[in-house]
Amino acid sequence: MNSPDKKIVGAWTSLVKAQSTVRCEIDAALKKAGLPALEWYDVLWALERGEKDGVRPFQLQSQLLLPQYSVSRLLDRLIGAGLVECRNCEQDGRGQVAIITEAGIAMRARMWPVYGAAIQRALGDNITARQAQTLIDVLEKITAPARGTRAGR
Amino acid sequence: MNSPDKKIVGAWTSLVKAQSTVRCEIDAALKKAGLPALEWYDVLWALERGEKDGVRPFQLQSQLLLPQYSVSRLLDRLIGAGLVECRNCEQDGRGQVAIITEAGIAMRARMWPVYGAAIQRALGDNITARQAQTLIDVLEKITAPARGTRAGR
DNA sequence: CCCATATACATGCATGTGCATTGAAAAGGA
DNA sequence: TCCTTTTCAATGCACATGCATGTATATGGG
Repeated sequence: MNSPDKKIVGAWTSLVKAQSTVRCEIDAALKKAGLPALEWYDVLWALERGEKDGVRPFQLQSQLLLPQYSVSRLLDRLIGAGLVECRNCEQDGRGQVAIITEAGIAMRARMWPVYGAAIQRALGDNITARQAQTLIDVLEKITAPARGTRAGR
Repeated sequence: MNSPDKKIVGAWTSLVKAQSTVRCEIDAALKKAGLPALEWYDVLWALERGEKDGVRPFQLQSQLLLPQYSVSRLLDRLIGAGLVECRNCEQDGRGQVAIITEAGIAMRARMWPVYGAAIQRALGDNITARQAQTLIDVLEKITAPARGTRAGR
């Protein structure tokens, strides 16, 4: 019952393998360069392009698709490394705002060339821009399903 | 230098988000059904369709794209749960062979409907078979790059 | 045959993650 | 206003992971 079509299963398998392949390349490149892991980059980048007076942890949570405690601890470590600062939120006594430091900005700037080069090697050297666009178009359907198309609606 | 094209970066982002979305759906479904996590399924499935006289851990390692110690401990847990058996390899004194038990076969059979249904919901309900094929075609280029196309060759 | 090196797998230790819970403040209703 | 419910975030505890290393066997050169 509701067992998916073979092609759909194949697509899922390909998705997993491709993601894993690229991810390994990136992780290895960052490690080899003595840089922090990709998760740190994601946080730094989210903070850098977010409101400059700070981003709330729960916003990071939804942007990065991470569980709440994971964001909490990730911020702990980034703060410990001096890449992020945390202040009490003025509008909400329960909340915090995370702000990227100068060191954090510098670190992200150091990470990007390594990260970007790894993406290029793993992805850019193997697919065309046109294929990339195709990928984006199809994958977005998964991430943001069209309204009214899902079962049960 | 070697910083990738915007579309390539976009494709990587989409890839991560899509994989994460589907994966969450699957994890949640398995957990809700009180079943083991996806990694266990992968091992069980690899063993079930592999040689019935056993699969070597290092083979699992390359098939599942997992680090060596990860396979070692994953097998520990599966053995502890009675889903897998391990014997000394006769051809190689250093080695082991992992064999799926009846209970393991039964467990995989219980997991598949839940797993499959989750794939269907997250993927099958959102893309067509044709789009799935497109996805497979492009993603395979990433996983298994064509010879002579990589930089440096 | 002996030795150096490579391969298969396990494991101690530090670190990271998941789950459940807690504490605190905000929001909403009577 | 008071009280209940909801939301934001931190944390204790058990478990999983990563790294480095250890142990054992195989392999290849001399």
